[in-house]
Amino acid sequence: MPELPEVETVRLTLLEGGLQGLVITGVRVAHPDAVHWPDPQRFRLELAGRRIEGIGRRGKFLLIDVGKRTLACHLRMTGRLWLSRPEEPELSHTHVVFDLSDGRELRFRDVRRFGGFTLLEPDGSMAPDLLERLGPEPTDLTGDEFAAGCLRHTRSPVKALLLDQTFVAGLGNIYADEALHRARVHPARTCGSLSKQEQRAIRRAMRAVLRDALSHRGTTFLDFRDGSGEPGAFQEFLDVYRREGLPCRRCGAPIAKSRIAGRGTHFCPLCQPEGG
DNA sequence: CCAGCAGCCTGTGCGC
DNA sequence: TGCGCACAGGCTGCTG
Repeated sequence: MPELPEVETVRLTLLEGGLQGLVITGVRVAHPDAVHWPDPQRFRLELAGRRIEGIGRRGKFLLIDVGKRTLACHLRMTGRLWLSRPEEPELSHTHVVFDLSDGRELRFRDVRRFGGFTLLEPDGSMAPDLLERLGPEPTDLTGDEFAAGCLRHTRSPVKALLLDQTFVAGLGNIYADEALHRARVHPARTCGSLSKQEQRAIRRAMRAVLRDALSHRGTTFLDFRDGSGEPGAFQEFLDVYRREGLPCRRCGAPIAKSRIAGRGTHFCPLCQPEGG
């Protein structure tokens, strides 16, 4: 489940791998589901011959600048995008391969086929759907914006707010749970019940856990790999996610798991009391 | 408008 | 040992 730190790690490792400046000499689409826009035929024609000018990120979207256009990629649950030598055997579920001018390939694989590519139109007509609805990056989220989000979703659990990409862009299930544990706020607390201090604590915890995760090149349980095919290491440092029954690193109480905001949710019943 | 949930998809791991 | 099913979750779209 690539979230902001994982997508940023992919971005950085693609840059380190020298993707910038290469020309896309060919595009092979093995599974049309992975190309969300336009149709695969036009997708190939529009991208062939284009030079990769830069690689950016917005929320969980990877944004590959190919000149007049931007190729947006979302990894969703199991997507991988990495630089590969052509002689390396093709993994199953490899849906799109970009041939590059230095002889290498940029490969996209996605077991669950949730992820894929959108080629943004030069007039920006595709961007409103994808990018303009996104909330601020977690580092840019202000206290006022946090308060406004709480006001708009007073009856929702705070976990749902952190997962709402129009509120803040980049958190997923892992880092929502981790941020709330660091902030000592129960994930089922309603947004309307949060004090100013709690809002501030969540905002700080969110930034801190994302920074720490990025410094360990993301979290890998099964699927995540960076732009050079390597796993991350932050799974060793998680406090609550996937630690049901294990002792809380802060107080020793067993970590609990329940279903909140429709998601498997991990928390410490002692550090994060339901009553607040 | 807001809140909650089905559905998309496939591999994994559990119970029987 | 093998089968069936629940589960994992980002996001869209539907419903109440």
